[in-house]
Amino acid sequence: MKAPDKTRKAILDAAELLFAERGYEGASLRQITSTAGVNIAAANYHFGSKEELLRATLTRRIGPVNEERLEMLAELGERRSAPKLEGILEALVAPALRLSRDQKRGGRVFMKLLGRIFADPGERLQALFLEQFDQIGGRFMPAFQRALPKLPPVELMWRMHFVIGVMAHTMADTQKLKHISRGACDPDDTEGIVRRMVAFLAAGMRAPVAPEGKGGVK
Amino acid sequence: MKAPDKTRKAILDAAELLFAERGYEGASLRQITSTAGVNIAAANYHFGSKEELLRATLTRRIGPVNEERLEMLAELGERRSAPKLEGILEALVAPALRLSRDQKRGGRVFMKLLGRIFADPGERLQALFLEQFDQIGGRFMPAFQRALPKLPPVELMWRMHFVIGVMAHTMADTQKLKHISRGACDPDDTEGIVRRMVAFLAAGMRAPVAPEGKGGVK
DNA sequence: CATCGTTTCAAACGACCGTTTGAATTTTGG
DNA sequence: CCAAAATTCAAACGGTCGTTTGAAACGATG
Repeated sequence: MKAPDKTRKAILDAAELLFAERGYEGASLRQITSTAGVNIAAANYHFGSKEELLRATLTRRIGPVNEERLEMLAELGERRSAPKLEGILEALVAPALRLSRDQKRGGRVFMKLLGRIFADPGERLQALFLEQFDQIGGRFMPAFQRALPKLPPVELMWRMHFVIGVMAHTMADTQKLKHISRGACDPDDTEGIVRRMVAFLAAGMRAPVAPEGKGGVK
Repeated sequence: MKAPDKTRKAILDAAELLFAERGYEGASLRQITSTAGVNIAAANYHFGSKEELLRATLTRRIGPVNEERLEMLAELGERRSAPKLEGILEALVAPALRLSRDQKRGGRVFMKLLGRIFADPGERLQALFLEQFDQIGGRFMPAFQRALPKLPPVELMWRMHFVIGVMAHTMADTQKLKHISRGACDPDDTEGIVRRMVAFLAAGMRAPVAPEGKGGVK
């Protein structure tokens, strides 16, 4: 039970890299298995199909991240005072972003993949994301609701949607911003990004609900 | 000069639809031309290659949106008082989101495509986006800077990055949120989304700059 | 050491890909 | 109205795709 696992890992690593770099359709099994240094048939032998390989690539990383999120959230609940909004946001955002520092767990490559697949409404993967979201959203929503008791639930949902957008976009794009800012913004400064993101998002979450404008009620 | 333009338009419409639905690699020229009801060779005849077809699909819509953005921004400058942050954000965000209502200009289909391609670091398209961004970013950055004189430029760049993330994610995903909110959030209520987004983003932009935490200065 | 289930491998499968060709057809301009 | 240019079309090009096959190599177990 040593060699097979080594092959599996090699394929998953290569798939993670190439799916992130070229997208699901853009990366071929031949490129993946050749990068992994294994025969092409090994991919179908171990994972059944290309789509299940993508699935395995995602679940390998997402699980631990979500566990870390829930742990951080649980720790907040154990304090004497009610959880602060900033703490909840950090519990939601930091575990995903910190992956970038931990190259052993896939690092920035997986961030890119996740941000990319998230924008990719690949039918079959919707189910995977929805089920993951239920785990996370189901726990974070009440926490947010408690930290923002005056915010109507519908507004909260929209704002969580915005939060996810900031997270996904920042995760998907690690280098573009560095270029357009001419080096002023450092995408490797994970803790700085978390700090900035939490500040930005907390303010957005606390924003007063905008009244319906001049336009009709619709 | 009638039939050729009709063919061009049919191909662009079909390409827009299928690129949005399945991604660049996922949509084939055969599917596109067949949807358009034209011969497959017409695609290469009129556009040269698949990549240039994608390019044409994007530029057809982006140009007018950016013009509208700059117009709205210019109008703000003509008022007696200094432009308000909310106005600038709306000028940046609303023209793109309002595409969703205007089915004649591609509607939600193009929103999806744009959000998708944006998350797709397709090498060759980076240039196109960077050049579009220079047009827009070059004009909006000073406006933001004037509305937020105390915000350091580096922080401003990060926050513009966050703004783009919210925009891209909301544009790319039109229906997912409706499902997970069990219908409570209506993705067709464009003006409501603009209102909520501007409120959220304005608060985020105005957030006090978070001091560096306990962690080292890095 | 022989056995049997597991894993690897080269080769091939049919399907679809983006692109090109050259002849037919339509449109244009004198 | 007719030559010339622009456009459409069926067909084929060489390649690559995801997947399957059946035999060879391997590993654990008795």
